[in-house]
Amino acid sequence: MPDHADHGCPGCESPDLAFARHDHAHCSADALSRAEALAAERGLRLTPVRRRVLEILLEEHRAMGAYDVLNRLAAEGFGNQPPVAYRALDFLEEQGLAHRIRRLNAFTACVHPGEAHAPAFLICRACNRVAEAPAEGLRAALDQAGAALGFAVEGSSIEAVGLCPQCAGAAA
Amino acid sequence: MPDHADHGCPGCESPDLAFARHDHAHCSADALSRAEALAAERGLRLTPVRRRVLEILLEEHRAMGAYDVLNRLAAEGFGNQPPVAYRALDFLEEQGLAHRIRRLNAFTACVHPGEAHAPAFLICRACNRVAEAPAEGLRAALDQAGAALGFAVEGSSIEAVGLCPQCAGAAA
DNA sequence: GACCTATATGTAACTTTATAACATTGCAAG
DNA sequence: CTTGCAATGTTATAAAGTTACATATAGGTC
Repeated sequence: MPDHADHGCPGCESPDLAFARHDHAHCSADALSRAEALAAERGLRLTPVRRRVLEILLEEHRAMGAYDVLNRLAAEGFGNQPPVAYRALDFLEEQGLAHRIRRLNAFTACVHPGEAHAPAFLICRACNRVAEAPAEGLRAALDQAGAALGFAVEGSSIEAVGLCPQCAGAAA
Repeated sequence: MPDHADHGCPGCESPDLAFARHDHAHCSADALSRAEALAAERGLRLTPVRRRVLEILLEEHRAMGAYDVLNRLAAEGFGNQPPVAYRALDFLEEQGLAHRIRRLNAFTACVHPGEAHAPAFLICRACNRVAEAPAEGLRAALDQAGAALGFAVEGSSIEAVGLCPQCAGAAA
């Protein structure tokens, strides 16, 4: 397996660059092989539907609705009923291979699966693209805010809406 | 208008105490009068539907789905179609009088309207209650994380799922 | 290899959540 | 009073997500 941190693709190397141009084909291939390794490691089955859904999310490189994914699946001969897509997406999310963007009712492939991380998402309101920002500090702060009330934080969704660099530039 | 910070109701005084027992009738009345003041100040119309929706959210003191609110409205002689509820809820949200909880597809009255705040929500997965936690620091950190990528954060939703003190106690 | 079981997939039907589009009402400024 | 705009009412439909049950298939066991 390639060393994720040392292959020279900015988009893969650093999630911070999700908005920047990068060799995305490389990212996809890499993320996929990482997913396979992860599944093997955990004794999980990365079945055809699941694998294909992950591929689709990686290919599109954007947040996709469950029904968008479903349409792609149906066109390729998989089942065409909602549970087919939701089950695969839920599996991927549980395994940290994909994330759910609640503000968009959509899903996106995780760019660095396996690495423990509490993601924060930056959602551009103009182009709708989504970047995953490093948020360890944010999550820690949230845990702490919860703890102050005696609340035990188990999961979090941290999402920001705004303008990405490209769209902000275009507007100006 | 009563001084919000000095009337002795712990639930009102400190949003941190949302999970704690408190004089809720007082909170409601207070929040409502604050909403009225705010509307007057901004030249907005706190119409019967809007006002009633806010009252309902305050009364129930929990996150409510738009259709839950709609049912209450319909029972009271207001329109019984979804836009009636959504429009009022959207208005309240825009004015900072209510918040949308994306993980629950639900809405909740803001406990301290008018005060600038970037709320974080703590959602108990057992009892489904929601507390609004102070999150200025979180929001600042999110702004900064965005800025590092050239992303201009305009709005945020920060939500945590976990166990509230009561439910954690009951489980143990 | 034949069988059994757990897991995954396929499918139908339905619920819940949300929006679009347009008609109607009513308050408010001139 | 009338004209215009904001708010509400209403119809219809779209989008998102779930329940329940039938079928298939991978992997383990004999």
